[in-house]
Amino acid sequence: MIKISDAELEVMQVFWGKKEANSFDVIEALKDKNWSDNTVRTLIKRLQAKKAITIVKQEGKVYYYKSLINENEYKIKESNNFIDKLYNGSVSDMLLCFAKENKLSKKDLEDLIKKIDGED
Amino acid sequence: MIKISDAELEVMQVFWGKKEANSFDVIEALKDKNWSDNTVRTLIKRLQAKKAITIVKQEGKVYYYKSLINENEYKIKESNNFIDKLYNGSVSDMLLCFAKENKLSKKDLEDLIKKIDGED
DNA sequence: AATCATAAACTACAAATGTAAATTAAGGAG
DNA sequence: CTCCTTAATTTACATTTGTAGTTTATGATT
Repeated sequence: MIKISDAELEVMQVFWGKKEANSFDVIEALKDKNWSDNTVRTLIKRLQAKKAITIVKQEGKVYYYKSLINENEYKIKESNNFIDKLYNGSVSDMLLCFAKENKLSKKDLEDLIKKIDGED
Repeated sequence: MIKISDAELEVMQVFWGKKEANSFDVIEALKDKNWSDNTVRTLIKRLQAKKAITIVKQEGKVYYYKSLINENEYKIKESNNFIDKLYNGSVSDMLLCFAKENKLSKKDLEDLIKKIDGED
């Protein structure tokens, strides 16, 4: 599976938020990170090399890219890896840990159940 | 905060599981990883350099170490970082994502609520 | 057509990481 | 006391990552 670094992930999040984007769009979207334009361009290039994004069109000398990775699929996979690493693969263990530290209440879970019901 | 790499984390998990351990204990505990002994020793050394573990005693030329990092605190912090990165800081968003992909059911959440009640 | 602005590409470079070999030092065997 | 074993320490080295400067190529301007 494609390995995406933290900095690259920030760029991916931009592509996940739009159907397509050019370098400048990404630079704009990540302005609050205070990265140099070249830094963003490097990250885009690396994502392209990793085949996480691809060029969809060209306008003058500007390229437009789009994500080749399914956002939810990727996030689920990464989440599972994470939970494997820290909580021995048990979502419940993680949530119990959160609950124990008061990061997650009974009410949060109840609300969530309602939301899930709503989705079905 | 101390930054622990994936490989180092495996070693930390061993220390979190025992009050103290020497290099050989860790090598044994991680046998299934098929790492060379020296690899494990390097990781122990790096964790020591990072002050994630410390020597607690010496027997002959063998050192015993113990974790200096609180397991739950560390895991919560890392989990929060992770959720920030992928789910914009929302535990609920993550759980909804899991639910959407059938990785988490209403029943799981109900069971969890019971467990949390049990803990109070 | 010559020049300029700038997007894209290439190069750079230190720190972190995975992975382990080589070297050193110290306790135990003879 | 000398030598062997082996734990510990040091050194190694390619890859990834964060971060950005330098060079090139190309469309726009005069």
